[in-house]
Amino acid sequence: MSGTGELPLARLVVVEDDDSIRELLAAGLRFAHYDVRTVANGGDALQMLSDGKTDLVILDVNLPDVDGFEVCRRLRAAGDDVPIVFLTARRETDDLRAGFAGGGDDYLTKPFSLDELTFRIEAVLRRTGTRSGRSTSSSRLVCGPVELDEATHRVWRSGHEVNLTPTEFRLLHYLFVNVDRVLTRGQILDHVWPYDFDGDWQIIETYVSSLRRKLETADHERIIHTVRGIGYSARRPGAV
Amino acid sequence: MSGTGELPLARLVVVEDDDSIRELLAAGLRFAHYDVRTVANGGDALQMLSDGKTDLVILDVNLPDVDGFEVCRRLRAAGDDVPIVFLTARRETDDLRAGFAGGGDDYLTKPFSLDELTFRIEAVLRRTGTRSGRSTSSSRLVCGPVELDEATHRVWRSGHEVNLTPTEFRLLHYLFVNVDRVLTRGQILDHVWPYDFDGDWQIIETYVSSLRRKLETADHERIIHTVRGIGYSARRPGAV
DNA sequence: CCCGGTCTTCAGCAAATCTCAAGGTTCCGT
DNA sequence: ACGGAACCTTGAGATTTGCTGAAGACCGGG
Repeated sequence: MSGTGELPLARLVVVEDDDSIRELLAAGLRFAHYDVRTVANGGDALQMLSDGKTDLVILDVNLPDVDGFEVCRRLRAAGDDVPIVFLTARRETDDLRAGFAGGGDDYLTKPFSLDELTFRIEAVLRRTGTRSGRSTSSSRLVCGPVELDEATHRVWRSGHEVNLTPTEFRLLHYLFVNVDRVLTRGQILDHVWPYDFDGDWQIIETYVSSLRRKLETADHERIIHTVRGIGYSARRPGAV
Repeated sequence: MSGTGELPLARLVVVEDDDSIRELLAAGLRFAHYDVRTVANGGDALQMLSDGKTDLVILDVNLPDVDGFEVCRRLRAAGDDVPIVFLTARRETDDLRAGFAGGGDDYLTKPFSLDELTFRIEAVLRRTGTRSGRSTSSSRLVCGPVELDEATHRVWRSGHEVNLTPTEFRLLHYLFVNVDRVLTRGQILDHVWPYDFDGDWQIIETYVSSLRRKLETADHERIIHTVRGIGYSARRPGAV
């Protein structure tokens, strides 16, 4: 394969001092077809970014030497307006206002899920108009009578708005992004649940059940299909 | 077949301490045209994988020395993002920590069948876009009026969807992959049933019967042919 | 500090599936 | 035509799998 147009991948730099998180992110993002480089501290980050060829930076706030905000400040001071997504622990959210003001484009609080991260990255790339912005299409995902807005996290069924919890939304989003593809429980867990989740994958059934109750209309039109022994799949009704 | 261009085979590494399972997997996967290497413990696995030329790893979670998750962690720490299919016993699902998987990984619980394993492998290779990804073409297998979609596990007869159980699907899939070839009962048992199955081959007749009832149209057009004394074979009607 | 919403686990229930065995049918050589 | 062997079909019991509602844990806001 490999043949389809061969457009250059978006180049990301991951700045994160925790080894396992850093490599987990790198593996997940490479799999999502990004060109990924990693560094473990602020100093190396500034050096790596100095060539101006990076499309987006994933920047941990807590770093051993120069902290994330400081990295951001220096980049901006040097006239580099590369998009930045901050990673932050929950307690540091207050500091984030400052970080945002200082020129960050988005942020995620740890622990987060892969689906959340790739979504933020795509959103920022799209917004900043970076060339490699994947599917430039709208942020609306439609599947039968159900409609999902990625940007606002809102969901409608037959034009009627439905209230989903954050986890329900992430699950539905992952299913919709992969519409008509079968997702195994393992894949769902890896993409939808935070990377430090260590529970049973029975939880997926609970959430599928909850989504069905909220989304499937009375006329028994199935949106989320069970594939026995494998996993689940969102399908457009009527498609062959 | 076999002749088409002679493109390089995908290279797999099987990491499994149980001798019989390891050799069974190796034999089955070689037969399925993969370039297979095997090791029996985590340490050897890391060494073998260090050259970065592996397309996919089949990794048992329970290993005598370094366990599967640890192997994964070390690979990621070394910047190796090779996709992994974890093998795990049913009881170990609690140990399933989503955090160790990158985006490309998947899990399979023992005992499984060869056909199931190759399905996961193909799915992962397809998504990672690995060069050696087999038939990158459609995942549709057609045989007369019957159509089978490998990716979604759906089956149609004359454009009408048919519901198959997991075992029925695996059997039909194996027959279709080897269309026009005669498969012995032994081969069928080895590929379609879990490797620890110790029942008798009568069960194949039961499932063939069930498939015929669901798939063969009223006009007596045979899809699954009996080869007396040998086994079965799926044939395209009209072909000589 | 308490309250409401959310996350996670658990256990009971329902349904689909697996397996086997009994009895019927077809095939083939003699 | 006959007998035996191979094959087909069916259904019942056991098992597995998936679904659902409820209870407890957890978190953030008031």
